[in-house]
Amino acid sequence: MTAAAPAPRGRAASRGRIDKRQAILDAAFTVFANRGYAGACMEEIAEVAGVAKHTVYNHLGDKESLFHAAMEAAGSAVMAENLALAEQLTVDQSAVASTAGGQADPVRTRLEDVGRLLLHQCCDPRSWALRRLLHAEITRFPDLLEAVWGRGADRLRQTLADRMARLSLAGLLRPCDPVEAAEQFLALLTGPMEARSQLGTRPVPDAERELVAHAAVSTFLRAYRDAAPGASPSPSSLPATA
Amino acid sequence: MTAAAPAPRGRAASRGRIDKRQAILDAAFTVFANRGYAGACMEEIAEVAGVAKHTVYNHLGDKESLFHAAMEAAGSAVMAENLALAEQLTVDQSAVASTAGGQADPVRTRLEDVGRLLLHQCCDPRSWALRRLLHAEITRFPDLLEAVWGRGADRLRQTLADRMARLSLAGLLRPCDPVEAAEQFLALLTGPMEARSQLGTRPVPDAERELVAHAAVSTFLRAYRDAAPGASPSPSSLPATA
Amino acid sequence: MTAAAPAPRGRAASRGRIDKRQAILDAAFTVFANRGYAGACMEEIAEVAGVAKHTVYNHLGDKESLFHAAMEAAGSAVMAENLALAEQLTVDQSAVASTAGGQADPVRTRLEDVGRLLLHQCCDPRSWALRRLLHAEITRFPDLLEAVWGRGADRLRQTLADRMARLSLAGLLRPCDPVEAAEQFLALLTGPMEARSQLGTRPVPDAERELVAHAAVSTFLRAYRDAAPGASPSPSSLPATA
Amino acid sequence: MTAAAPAPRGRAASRGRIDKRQAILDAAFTVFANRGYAGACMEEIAEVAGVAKHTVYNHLGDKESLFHAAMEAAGSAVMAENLALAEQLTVDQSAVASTAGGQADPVRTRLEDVGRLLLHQCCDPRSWALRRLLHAEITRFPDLLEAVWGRGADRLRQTLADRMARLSLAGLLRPCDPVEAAEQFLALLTGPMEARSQLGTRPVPDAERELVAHAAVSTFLRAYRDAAPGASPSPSSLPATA
DNA sequence: AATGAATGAGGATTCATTCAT
DNA sequence: TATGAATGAATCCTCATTCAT
Repeated sequence: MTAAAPAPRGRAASRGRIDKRQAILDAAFTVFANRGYAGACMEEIAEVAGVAKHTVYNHLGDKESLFHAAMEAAGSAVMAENLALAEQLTVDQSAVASTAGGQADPVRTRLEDVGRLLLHQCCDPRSWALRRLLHAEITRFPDLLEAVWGRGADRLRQTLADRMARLSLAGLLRPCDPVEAAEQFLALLTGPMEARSQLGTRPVPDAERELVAHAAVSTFLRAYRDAAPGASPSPSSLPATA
Repeated sequence: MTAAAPAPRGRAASRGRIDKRQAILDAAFTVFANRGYAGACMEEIAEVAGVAKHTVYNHLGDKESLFHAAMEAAGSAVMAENLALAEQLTVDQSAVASTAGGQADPVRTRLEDVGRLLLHQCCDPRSWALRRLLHAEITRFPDLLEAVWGRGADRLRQTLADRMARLSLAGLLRPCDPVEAAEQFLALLTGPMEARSQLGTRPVPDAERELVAHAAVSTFLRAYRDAAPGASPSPSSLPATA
Repeated sequence: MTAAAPAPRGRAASRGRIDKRQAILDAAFTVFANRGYAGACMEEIAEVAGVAKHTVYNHLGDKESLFHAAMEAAGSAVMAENLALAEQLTVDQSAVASTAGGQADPVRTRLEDVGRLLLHQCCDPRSWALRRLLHAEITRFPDLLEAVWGRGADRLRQTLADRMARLSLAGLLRPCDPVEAAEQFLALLTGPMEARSQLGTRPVPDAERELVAHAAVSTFLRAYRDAAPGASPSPSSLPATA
Repeated sequence: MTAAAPAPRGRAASRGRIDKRQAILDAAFTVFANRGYAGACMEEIAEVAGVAKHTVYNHLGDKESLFHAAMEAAGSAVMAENLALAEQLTVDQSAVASTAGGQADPVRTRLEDVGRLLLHQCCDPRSWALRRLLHAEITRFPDLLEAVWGRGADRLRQTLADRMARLSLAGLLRPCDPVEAAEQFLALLTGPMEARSQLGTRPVPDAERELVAHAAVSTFLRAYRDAAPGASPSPSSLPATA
C-alpha cells in the first residue's frame, strides 16, 4: 500500500499523516456517537483508529479538540451532501411546457425527488448520530453549532429558498415568502421523521419515507401553488393522501 | 424540621419521604440536564437536593435507575401539559355559525391559539432539556423513549388527530387523513423552532413564536381547507366552503 | 487502639479522623522528602499512610494542597523547636556574679549550650528535608516561605536578638546592634554545616558539631565582647572584662 | 549560517556540534532550574535549545545524563568565578607599610572588596538556581555534589584559607587556624543572605549586600585581628556598627 | 547527524458505590 | 432511616524513549 513506486518522499509521508488523521477522526466520531462525549474514552478511539493513544493527542490535541474536529468533519460532510441535493431543485421550462395540459406534473415530481433524497440523507445513521451528539452536547459546547452547521443549516434553507423564489417567479408556485416556503417544506419533510424513526433508533423503511415525502409535497403544493380554478394539485395524487 | 407538630406520624413521615423523593428527582433532572448522563455525578445531585449522597441511593437506587426515574417524571409532566393543550383544540358550532359571513375565522383563531401555546411549551427550557437528554442517551437507554414519551408523543398526535377528524367531519376542514393532518400540523409548528432556537440554546422571543405559529396555521389551512374551485384561502371565503 | 472503652461517639470519631489526617501528613512529608514534589506520587503517599488513595483527597485535597499542608506542618514543628531553644539563651546575674574572678565563663557556656542544641536541631534529618524541599520548590510555590517559615525564621532571629540585647544591656556583650549580632551568631553556627554535612546527606558526628559550635562561639565572643585595652580574648582574661 | 566561508570543513562542523551541545546544556539548565528535575520535560529543553527532541538524545544521552552534564557545566562556571575571586584576596606589603599610622586600613578594604564581590556572585540568579537544584536533587543524585562542587566548594575554602594563612603570617591577622578563619569568613558573608534574599527569590539590592559585607568584615576583623592595645578595628567604622 | 512520528508506561484525579455509626 | 468516611476502578493526559526517513 505504501506504494507501487517509491514516490516523492514528502507526498508519501504527508499522505500517511493525512490518512491517519482521517482514521482518527472517523474513529472518534464513531465512538463519540456510541458513547457520548463524556462516556467516550480516548483509549477506545485510539483502538478503533488503530493507533497508539498518544498518537491521537499528537494529531488532534485533547479530548475536547478532538471532539470539535470530529464533529466538524462529520458536519461538513453531511452538510455538503444536503446542499448538493437542495441545488438540484430546479424545473426547466421545457419540461413544464411540454407537459402542459397533460398528466405529468414536473414541479411535483421534482419536489418529490428532492424530498425523497433529502429524507434519505436525514435518516442516514450518520446524520442521526450527528444530530444526537449536537443535541447532547450543545449546552456544554455552544460553539458546536457554528462548527457543525457552520451556517450550513442556514445555507440549506437559503439555497432552498432560492429555488423556491425561482419557481415562484416562473409562476410554478404562487407568490410567497421563499424563506418561509423553504422552512415549511423542510418542516413538512423532516418533522414527521423524528417520531417515526424514534429519534433515529429505528430504521425507517424506504416505503415509509416515500409516503412522508409524498404527503409533504402534496400539502406543500396545496398551500403554495396558486389555487387557480380547478387547482387541486393534481387529481391523480389526491386519492393517495385521502 | 418536619417536627413542628407531632402530627399523625405515618402521614407526616411519608409526606417527608415523598417530598425528599421529589426533591431528589428534581435535582437529578437539573443536574443531568446540565452535565449529561455520564458527566453528572451523584454527589452534585445529592448536594442540589440537599440530602446526603447515600440517601439518594436509598430512595432511588443507582445512577441508572435514578436517571430513568428523573426522565420519566419530567417526561410525564411535559406530556401532560401538551396533551391538555391538544385537547383544547375544539371549535364549537355556535361560534362558527355566529360568524358566518363575518370577518372572524374561528377555526383559524383556534388553531393559532393552540399552536401558539404548544410552541410556547415546546420552547420551555425544561422541554428542551428533556429533548436534549433524550437525543443524547437514546442509544444507550432505548427504554427511555417508552418511559418518557410513554406513548405520550403518540398520544399527542392521536389526540390532535381526533380533533382534526372532528373538524373535518364538521366541514371545517376538507376530508383528509386526520393522523397525517395532525402530524403535519405539528411539523409546521415545531419544525422551524429547532433552527430558530438553536437547539434550545437561544431564547426565542414571543413575537417570533407567534410569527411561526401564524405561518404554520396559514399554510395548514391553505392545504387542509377545501380548496373549492376558485377558493382563495382568504378568511373571507370560508363561509362559502362551510 | 481505637479504644478500651466505646467512649463518647463524637470524640472517638473525630479522633480517628485526626489521627488519619496526621498519618497522611506525615506520610506525605516523608514521600515528598524522598522523591521531591513532582516525583512523589499520591499512590505511594496513600500507601505509606495506610489509607486508600482517595482518602488522601478527601482529607487534604489535591497534590498541591497536600504539599502545602505537609510542609506547613513540618515547618511549624521545626520552628517551634528552634524558638524554644532560642528562648533559653539567658544568663542569670547570680551565675555571673558567683563566678567573678573564677575560671568559669557563664556567657560562653550558655552560648555554647544553645549553639550546640541549635546545631543539633539544624542537622536533624527532618530539618534538612524541610530545607531541601523549600529550596527545591520555592520558585514554583512562592507561598511556601510564608507557610513554612511563617515569620518563624524571622521570629527566631528576633528572639535571639532579644537575648542579645539583654546580654548587651547587662554588660555581658559590648554595645551592638542585637539583630545583626543574632544574624551573625546564627551564620557562624549554621553556615559551616552546609558544606560539612554535604547539604544534609552526610550525618555529622556530635564531636564535629561541638567543634563548630565552639569555634562559632569563640569568634562571636571575640567580636562581641568588649575588647578592652590589652584584652586578649583568652578565657583567662574574661573575668576582667565582666 | 555556518556557510559564510567554506572554511575547513572539519573545524566548522565540530564548531557547530560544540555550539549545539552548549546550547542544549544551557537550555537544559534553564529548564531544570524552572521546573525541577522531575518536572522538566525533554521536549521543552529541545524547544528552548532550538533543536529536535532526538538531537538532545544524540548529544547528551538520556535525561539523567543530561541533568548531570548541565549541572556540571553550570557548577564549574560558577565555581571558576568564585575561585578567581578568592584568589584576589591579597594585600601587598607596600600598601600596608605606606599607610602605617594613617587612616586607611588595607586589610579591611581588601576583605570588603572580596566579600562584596563574593556576595555579588552568590546572589546571582544562576548561583541560586544551581544551589536550589543541588538541594532539590541531592538525595536522588548523590554524585551531584562531586560533579558540581567537584571539590570546588572545598577548593574555595582552601584557597581562602591560603590567603588567610598569608595574612596571618604577615601579622595582619592574629595567629589562627586559617581553614576555620576561611570557613567563618564565608559563613559571616553568605549566611545572612539566605533569609534576606528569601532563598534567592527576592533580588537583594546592592546597598543591602554591601551592608552585609561590611558587617561581616567588621566582625571578622574584630575576632581575627589581634586585639592589641587600641585595636578597635578602625575607628571610622565603629559608629556604623555600634 | 538530524528530524518528526509513534509508543507504552505511569500518575493525578474523579466517581459510583459500600460500611460503620 | 440518614449520614459521612472509605474504597477501587476507570479516565485523561504527560513523558521519556525509540523508529523510520
